Amino acid sequence: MQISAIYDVMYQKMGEQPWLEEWQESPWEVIYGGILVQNTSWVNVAPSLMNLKKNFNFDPQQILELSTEALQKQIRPSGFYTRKAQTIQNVLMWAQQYQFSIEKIQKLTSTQLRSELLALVGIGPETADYLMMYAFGHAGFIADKYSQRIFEWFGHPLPIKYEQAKNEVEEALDLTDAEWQNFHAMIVNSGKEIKSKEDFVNEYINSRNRG
DNA sequence: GACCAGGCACATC
DNA sequence: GATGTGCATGGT
Repeated sequence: MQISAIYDVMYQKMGEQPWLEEWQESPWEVIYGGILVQNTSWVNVAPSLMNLKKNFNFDPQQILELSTEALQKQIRPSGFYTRKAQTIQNVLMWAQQYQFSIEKIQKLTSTQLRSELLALVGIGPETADYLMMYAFGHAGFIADKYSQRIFEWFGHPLPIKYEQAKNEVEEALDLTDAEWQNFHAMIVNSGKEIKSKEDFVNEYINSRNRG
């Protein structure tokens, strides 16, 4: 199946996803969440975000002023907390160069922003793309594990290499920022319910035959 | 109690 | 460039 058809089929089935609303109060929550969720379930991310909201209201200045040990304690439920604390500090030190102004960061070009994010230790391609799209308004395709899996089930396996997979999808689709955001949301939300190829066949093949 | 969850950096060959 | 390993918690 062509990439554009995959998008159409998913959109027809799922439509607009309730995803962004919960984040809109603060881009900083998106940033912390994107780091904390690396190789980790959202169930384990939520309590850490609660800590950062309750104690600091996600304020980057206050969080950057924490000692490494204090920050680790806040995010302990999410696992890999020594690395993730360091990564959060790296990102906040970078953002400090822009006076913690999301608006200033948004004004960077996509290529400049992406290259600055990837230069930070702890930020790889997936996290960089996630932060760009949901915190900084530079949308695109996120070639995460869920997307690799569902594209394969649709009979269109993506390249193993992250950048190649991302480029292939972005060249095949001409979407608005909101549509790219919703595409990723559909992929992730479907991935939560569809965990095997059997589930996929039931959801996308059998249900269409039934309907 | 094994196995997994929206990665990433680093060492080694 | 490819492959292997450590990082760590909490849910199933």
